[in-house]
This record gives sequence, C-alpha cells and structure tokens, in this order.
Amino acid sequence: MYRSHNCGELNESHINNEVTLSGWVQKVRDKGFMVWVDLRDRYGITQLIFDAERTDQTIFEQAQKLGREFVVQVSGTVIERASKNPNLKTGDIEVLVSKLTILNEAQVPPFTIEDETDGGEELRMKYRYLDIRRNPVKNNLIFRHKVTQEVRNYLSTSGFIEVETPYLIKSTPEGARDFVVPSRMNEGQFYALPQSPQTFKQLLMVGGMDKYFQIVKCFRDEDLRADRQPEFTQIDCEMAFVEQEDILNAFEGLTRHLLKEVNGVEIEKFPRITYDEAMSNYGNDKPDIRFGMEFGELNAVAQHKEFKVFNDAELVVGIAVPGGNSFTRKEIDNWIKWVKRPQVGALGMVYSRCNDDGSFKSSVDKFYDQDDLAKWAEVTGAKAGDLICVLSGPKDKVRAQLSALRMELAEQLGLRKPNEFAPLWVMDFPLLEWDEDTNRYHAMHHPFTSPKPGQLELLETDPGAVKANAYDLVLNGNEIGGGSIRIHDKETQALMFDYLGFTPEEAKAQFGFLMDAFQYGAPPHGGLAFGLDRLVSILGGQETIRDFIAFPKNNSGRDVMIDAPAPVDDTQLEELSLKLNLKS
RNA sequence: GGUUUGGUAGUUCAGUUGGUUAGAAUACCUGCCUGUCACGCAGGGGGUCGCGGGUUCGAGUCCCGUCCAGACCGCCA
Repeated sequence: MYRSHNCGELNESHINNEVTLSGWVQKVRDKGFMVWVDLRDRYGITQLIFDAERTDQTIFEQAQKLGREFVVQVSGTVIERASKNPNLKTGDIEVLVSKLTILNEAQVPPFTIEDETDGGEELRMKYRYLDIRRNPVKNNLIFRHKVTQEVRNYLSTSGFIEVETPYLIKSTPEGARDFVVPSRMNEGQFYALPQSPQTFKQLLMVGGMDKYFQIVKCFRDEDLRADRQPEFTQIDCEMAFVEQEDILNAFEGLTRHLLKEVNGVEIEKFPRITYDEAMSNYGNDKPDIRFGMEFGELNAVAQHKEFKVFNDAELVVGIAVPGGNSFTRKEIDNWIKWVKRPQVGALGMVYSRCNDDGSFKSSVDKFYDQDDLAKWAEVTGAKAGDLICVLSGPKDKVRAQLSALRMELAEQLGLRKPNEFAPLWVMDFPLLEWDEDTNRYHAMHHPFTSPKPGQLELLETDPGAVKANAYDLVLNGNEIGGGSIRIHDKETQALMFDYLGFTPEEAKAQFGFLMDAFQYGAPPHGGLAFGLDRLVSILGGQETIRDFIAFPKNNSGRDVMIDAPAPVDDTQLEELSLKLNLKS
C-alpha cells in the first residue's frame, strides 16, 4: 500500500494515527537538529518531521539528502505541531516519520514548482508534466473537468445523447484549412480531420437522434493566437424539431447552469441584440457589455463645419472614456499613437476633454465650438471628467478601429473584471459575406445555415442584406458559441451551394451525402457549438486558453515537449506513396 | 505573408555614450543553526551574451543576415 491518506486530508482528528503517505518533496528545511519536509500530492501539502532525537539516525540522514521533487513514501505518526501554520490546511499537524522509502530520485527541475514559478512560458511547455504539478495549472485542469462534467450532467438530464463522430473524414474547400491525413490503403487519397462535426450532427438529426451533443476535438490548420489552438474542443450540439427560440432557451439554460454551478453567479435572462446593433453600438459582433462606452455616431453633429477629415468620412464615431479627462497630454498622445499602429490602422484620433465645470477642450477647437462639443458629449453619453475619443473613416474600418480602442482602454482602465459575467446573444447575422480575394460571396457562418423566412428572394437582388437564422453566444467580449437553424431540404441547400459558387457537380461531389440524406425525411433542425477551451478560460477568469489545456501547442503550432510536428522516415513516405517537394 | 517586442548564469532579469575581470535575485552545492513553514547565517560553483557575418584599436551594446519565442494584423465557413 503506497498510501493510507493523501497529503491534503490530515488534521487534528488524526493525531496519534499511524499513516502512510506518498508524494513529491516540495521543500526540505534542514535545521540541523530537525528536518522538515513538505510532501506534496494533488490534494495538498503535509509537513513531515525528522527529529535527531526521535528519528532513527539512518532515516534522519537520508532525509537530509532528499532533493526537490524526489518521489517518496513515508510511514509515521500524526502528531500535533509545536508551532502551527494557519496558512496550510494541514497546518495543525505533522507526521513524525519512522519509515522513509525513496520511490524515485529527481534531477533538479528547470524551474520552481511553486504557484509563482520562476519559469518562462517556453520552459514550462517543454516540461509541461512539471508545470502540471503546480497549483495554478493543476487547478485549471480540475476546473475544466468540473465544467465538462456539468455540461454532461445538464445535457444528459435534458435528454441529450452523446454520440461520437469520426475524426477521419473528407476535406472540403469551404472554411478553414484542413489538416489532411494520407491514406495508405487508398493510394493518393487523403482524409481530413474535422473542423467541426457539422455534417455528421445534421445526419444524426436525419437519423432521428433528435437531441445530440458531443464534447469533441476539432482541427483547423490556421495560424494561432493566444486564444486559438490548431486542435481545440467544442461542445457540439444539435436538436431536431426546433425553432431558433427553442435552441436559444436550451443553451441559455446550459450556460446559466454552468455560471451557477461553476461560478456561483445567477443571471436571469441573457440580453439579445442584433448583429447590426452590435456593429453600430460596439463596432464588433462579440461586444463586451460589462462596461458602457457604447459608440455614439457623430455624423449629424460633426459634419456641419469646415473640418474636412470629418466631412469626407463615411462615419464619424466616438466613445466616452470614463474618467478619461485625467489622462495627461502625453497619455492621450500615446493612445493616438496606439490607434495609428498598423495593427489598428487609424489615421488619427480627435479627442475632447469634458471638464468638471461643464466646458470642453478638444483637439479640434479651431473647428468646433462649445455647443458642438456638448452635442458630442450628449451623443456619446460623456459626463464631466470623461474623455471623448473620435475616429472617422470608412464605416467598417472605423468601427473595427474604435472597437479595438474601446477594448484596449477598458483593459487598461481595469473595466474588464474577470469575475464579472455578462453573456448576451447576438442575433440575425448576415447569411453571406463578401470576400475580396475570391470576388464572391461566401457563407458567413457555414453553407448549411438557413436564411430568415421570406429572405431567400433577396439573394437575387441584394445578397449582402440577407439575414440568417444564425446566432452567437457572447461572454465578456468573446464568442463562446455559435449556431444556426439549418437548411433541411435538398432544393434550398442546392440553391445555397449555387449562390456560393459551387457547380452542381462540385456540390454533389462534396456534399452529395448530405443532400441525399435530405431526400429521406430530414426533420427541421438546428444547433450550436461552444468553444470549450475559451469557455473554460473565461469562466476560470483567465485570458489564455493554453493554461486550461494539458498539453497545448505554441505560437507556431509546435508541441515543444514531444517536438512535433517532425519528419517521417522514407519507408513511411514510401508506404503512403508520398514524395516531398520542400520549398526550403 | 506582415507589424512589433524579446533572446545575457539552471531560471527570471539588469547591463548607461561601444571601453577594467559581464552583475542581481532566485535555484543549486558545502558548512553552521533546538520549531521551521518565502526559515536564517556564512561560504562556493555556475556564462559560446541565440547563431553567422560586418564596422571598430575595442562589440553583450552599433549594422546586415538568420534562427527561436511572445503579442497582434491577415487568416480562423
């Protein structure tokens, strides 16, 4: 028996008990006459004591030689501490060791295994198994387990069935780049790893599994970000015989359940706004509504003077920065510099200080008088002490720029509080999106999304204006889920493919199986998929999803621990009938 | 593909205008220490300044190239 108890559970009630513990050596404090060892496992830390008087001499000397992260097994008596440590759950007791076994020695780890480690990101990733011993990472993994467990509980209780779908499927040209897998048995042919189980879950609806979910890995071969991994996990859900309202209710229920069970936060009804409202009020289809700073469109009150920059702009739009009048001139200049960075791309920024006496001082006083500026304040909702920041330019660009500024300002001002949760639904997304590169429309969500009733005709006249039965669930400025009511008849689906530029042959070759299925009694259906990694990290109040993934990939899609990807040897290539054609 | 920041001891970082033997903290090793728990005290070892080239009497420092890492833009139906 390696252990009778774990390192987190012993307390005063165990005093005088004989116990056996196993774990890692966190720390050795050798005072000469006594040696204390902090023994750590998943559950906590228990202090071991070796005493020159009470402990056998060979064991005592052995204890003095223990190193960090040695794996040891000890047996001994639980005793009351002479000086207690109120910061530790087990701080009232210690174990007077009578038997010590070194199960495995350890090299000195490359970084400290402590909550505040001295290790950098790269090193922690390379030795991730050591990183996982640390509380912050360990607790995140446990937190993730708790979330997925609650998801399974809630959905199962609601009658959903978890069904696994295949990982080796077929590549399609729409959407993200596929990871491809060569097939040995089918020379020259490739599987693709799924970007999502989208078509399979629709086929499950045709199969009559009217409430389906799956916690499933998805794969996209695109560049990474702090919140984006090439393999990631979705909570994928689909329901048959439902309208949009049913789906929103079902998954608002799930989200509410998670917030309550995991975070102890109760939220009544999630607000709903349309995509168009989100864009005009926040410049963004995933607004963070924990703080105000809503956009105020200033065309009507800023284009009547001789200021050419504004007069020539499609959109003049501003936000009120709460307390922003306390910014120094230098700080404001830095913000102007910030919006002019190529990543943001604004040409400049106009500002107006809202003084406490009700007066205004703007960077364009030459053009605008106090009455004008008062109207700006009214439109942006600025109060005394605020700073109005105004950008102008082409509508779509300037909205994106001001949105970036709004988020960065909120971040710097500490308005994005991690323990505050503000979910909302963004509704009525456009069905199609113009693609500059290919010079055609492509599906904003995916090609299986149904248009709003009666809008199919608009496809002929004004395709960009067609709204879809599509919705996103947004939490604290992050898209945590998205879905739609699907097309479930062959004719409409064929029409969609046609509009998206598929020839009938291409549509048949790529999605024939789906359209075939639609001919055999496909029920009306729709669903939604949550990004689990992101959801967990937001509920956990942290920014990077990597800290909630046991073995994440780095910025270039590499696993630095196992050093993947890596070349394969020639016999493997031979077997797969592949020949490399390297560019460098 | 682009913008940007960084790479110096095991680790995290400092290193001024280009100028003596490249420092600090921490980790590690040795010794001491009668209740430690961020233990303390004394001592010690530890460096291809990412790599290659250039400028210079002299380069961690300046220039060019390159590799690696981070953030962001493009991209992510």
